[in-house]
Amino acid sequence: MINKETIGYSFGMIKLNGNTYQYSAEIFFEMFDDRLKLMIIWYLSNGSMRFKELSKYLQPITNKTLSAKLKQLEELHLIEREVFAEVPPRVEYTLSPHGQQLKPVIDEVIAWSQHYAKTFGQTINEE
Amino acid sequence: MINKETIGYSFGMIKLNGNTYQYSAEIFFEMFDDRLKLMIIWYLSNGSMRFKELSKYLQPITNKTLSAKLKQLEELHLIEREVFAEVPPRVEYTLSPHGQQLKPVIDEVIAWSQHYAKTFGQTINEE
DNA sequence: ATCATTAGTATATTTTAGTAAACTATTGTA
DNA sequence: TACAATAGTTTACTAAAATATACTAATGAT
Repeated sequence: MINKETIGYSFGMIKLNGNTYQYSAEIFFEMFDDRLKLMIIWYLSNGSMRFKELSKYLQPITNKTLSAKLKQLEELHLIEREVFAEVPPRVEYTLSPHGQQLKPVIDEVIAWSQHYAKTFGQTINEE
Repeated sequence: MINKETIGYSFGMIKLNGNTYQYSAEIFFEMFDDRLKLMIIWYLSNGSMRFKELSKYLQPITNKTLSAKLKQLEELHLIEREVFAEVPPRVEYTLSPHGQQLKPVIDEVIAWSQHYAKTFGQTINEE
């Protein structure tokens, strides 16, 4: 029932960072095993952001957690970290080219969420 | 910087199940705050599956965890549960219409994962 | 001289999610 | 009579993830 044709073509088994995957999609599921990393991609899909700015949008989140997530995303080659030699420090996070390629995923997420909200949600504070 | 135009049009604030969201995409991120729920959608996007069958594909997973995830997905109106009056019991899980609408998200996930695997992965066991 | 600011790190604690293992109900089969 | 099979539930435990809180370095402003 589950095979190449049905659940995302896998072109064989894929080895990545010591792990073996049968289906390429499993790579995504392992990377985004928590909501935070995909949310960061979502925020950055709009342009670069600084550490504190991200923190503000992701509240409640601690520095430690955000710092860890950003480090993971950098290791996955999905974001880039640029340090500016200023005081107080300025560090900007931007999507890498591979991170940019997640844009279509994000777009579909937004489209689906709007559809879902339209069905089950209640719009308030219309301006 | 983050506003209606930039991060997924939200048509105001959305209230859903007691929670308030500024951006519709946040609904998705809350729903899929763990990898398992989206993986179940991914498996079911291919057709219905029984409890044990899903369990086999999601190993290592305990009955308790899988049971909880399926219950959550049902409450979110994303899957449907059909019980057959047989012994031993047969219960089939299928995507609901709203679950089906996640297909484009899944498709983009698969496409991106293939791209990512092509860049960073190593294909093994070619047949 | 002290404060404010940013981008974190460090330590200890708490919460949460998931695991392991055993159990239930039902009925057909050996 | 006991076992097998499925779809769970229950209880106790563990490990992972996040939190709270305090701290650091560097420098310009008050």
